[in-house]
Parts: sequence; C-alpha cells; structure tokens
Amino acid sequence: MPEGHSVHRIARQFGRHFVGERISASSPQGRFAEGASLIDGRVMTDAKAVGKQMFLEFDDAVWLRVHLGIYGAWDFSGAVASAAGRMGQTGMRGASDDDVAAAPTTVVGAHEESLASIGAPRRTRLRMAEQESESALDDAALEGFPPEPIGAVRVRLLTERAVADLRGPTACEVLDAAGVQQVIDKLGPDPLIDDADAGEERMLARIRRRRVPIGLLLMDQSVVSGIGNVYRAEILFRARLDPHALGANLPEDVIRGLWRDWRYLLGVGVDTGQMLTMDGLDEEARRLALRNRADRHWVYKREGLPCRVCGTHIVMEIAAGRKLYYCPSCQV
DNA sequence: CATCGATGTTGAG
DNA sequence: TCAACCTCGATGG
Repeated sequence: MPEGHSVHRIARQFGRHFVGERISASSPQGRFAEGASLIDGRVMTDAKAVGKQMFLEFDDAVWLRVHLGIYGAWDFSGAVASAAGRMGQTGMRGASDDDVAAAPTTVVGAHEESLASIGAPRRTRLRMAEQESESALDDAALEGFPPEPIGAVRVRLLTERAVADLRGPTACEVLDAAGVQQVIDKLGPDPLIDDADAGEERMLARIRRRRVPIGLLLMDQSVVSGIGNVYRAEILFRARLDPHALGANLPEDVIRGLWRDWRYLLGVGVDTGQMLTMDGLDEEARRLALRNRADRHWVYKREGLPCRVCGTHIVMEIAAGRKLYYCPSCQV
C-alpha cells in the first residue's frame, strides 16, 4: 500500500542488489508463469519508478511493469540489507514502511541507510537473537537461502544472493520499450523523474484547465504522479487549501506551491522511508508524533479529533470512494 | 476465529 | 458510482 516514495525506494533496492545480475524468474503461485518464463535467465539492466509504477528492465529491452495497488508488496531477503556488501540474511517488506520508527535498527551487517528504511523486518527480528557472531550469521545466511516462498507469490526474482517475492499486485506484466513508454506518457510529472521546472509547468497546466476539486486532482495520476490518500490530505492541509476548490480557480502560485511541497515531501519520504508530513512542529511535538503511528499527521485519519492548529474537529468525507480528511476551519 | 479496512486502479453499469 | 481485484494486519468475539 505504497505511495510514490515507497515505490522509488523499492526501485532503489532493485538497482542496488539486482541490476547487473542474472535473474532466475518464477511464479510460485502460478498465475504469472508465462511472464516469468520471458524473464527467466536474463540480466536485469535497469530499475526505475515513475509515480506508483515500477519498471524493471532485462536484456533485449524486456520490461516488467509492476503496480502494487492497495495491498501488493515486495518481500526481499538474502543479501539485501547490506550496503557494504557483506552478506546479511534478512527480510524486508517493500510496501509498508511506516513501522520503521519503532523497529530496531541493530541488524548485523545492515548499513544504516539501506535497512533503516524500507521496512521493518518481521523475519529479521526473528533472526536477531541468532546473530551473535559473524560466522553464525554467515552460516545461517548460506544454509537458508533461498527461503521457501511464503503465501501466494506471483513472481520470485532470484539472484545468487538475493530474492524478491511479489504478492498481491494490481498490475504485473511484461512489456516492450514502447509499451513502457505508453504507460509513462499517461502519467503526470514525478518530482524525482522530471526536471523540477518542467514538472511544475506540466502540473500547473493540467490543474488549471480542470473544473475539478483539487482534492481529486492531486489523486489523479495523470495530473501528478505518486500522491496517494495520505499525501493528498497532508499536502492540502500544509497549504491550508480547501479540497473542494476547483483547479481552474486556484491562483498560479498556489499550484506551484503544491508541486514544490510534493517535491519536498517525496524527497523526505524516499530518504527516510516514512511519510513525515509534520515538519512544522517543534522537536518535542515531533518526537511524540513519531512515537504513535496514529499521531503522525496533521489531518489524515484524524476524523473528529481537534485540529493541531485551531482545535476545530477534523472532517472526513468520502470523495470518489476514498476518505478525504481536512480541517474545515484552516483550509479555506 | 471471523470480520473489517487499507497509503489503488480498473472496468462494468 | 460501485464492485472487483487479492492480501494481511488490526480488531472484536
């Protein structure tokens, strides 16, 4: 259930541990057997994310497109936690990242940046007691690899030292380069892909010509890429902007501000693996907010609770089938 | 143990 | 506008 930041982080994992490697591809669950056979034995040559879509390239311009949808997830294990190149047996989830703050970061062999972020490894925790010495770790790492697939694994991508299991995706298909371009062409700008100024102009143009509430436009992946329900609510609050305001009625500088804030928040999200949206708070409040996952945002999932700025009850309404949270007093 | 809901998208009606 | 997709953690008995 990722928004754009998680998908960029997953692509980074593939870039670090799979690109350049020959990949054994299979579909333990069976539903992607044909696609897996097209990939099996090829070398992965690129991994990139655009918004919530991820594209893995293999020899001969064979591409795998994956969209996790609302409950899809990648599970990594094997030598994926060690940025320093040492073998560290661990498992990490590529889709859920919000439990990182509470997760221990003392995994053997884990580089601070690569582990502390993508996921909080239920299976890693299992292993931690055994990781008393390096040799114990190496033995354990070698003997259990590759692990049996757990549950309904649509695709397994395997190298000599690392494995990635995909389950529950909304989309998983093999494309050629033209097919990939077709998908990307339909997407709005992504701050991590598009040039900052060009992206800003594209988003501006796409919002200004629509008589549609900005609360819906921010979720529209053809307007701007990577924003989901959490970032939508938080970005609108940070701008003190009424979700019902029509795109066409918004001042230009307000729209530019939305793009710049998204660019900023996405960068923070990719760097930290968390949706940190309350950076306006002082240190103490911030620490409190990070402790509870429920208390981490300005308005998201805070229906009926007092606004952190003005005390007015946060409102939730259903918009296009999704829950939209906002402060009716601050956001005008 | 059963049920609910979720950081999403698509396609039927 | 709404259900389907398909998985799993959280919640309630």
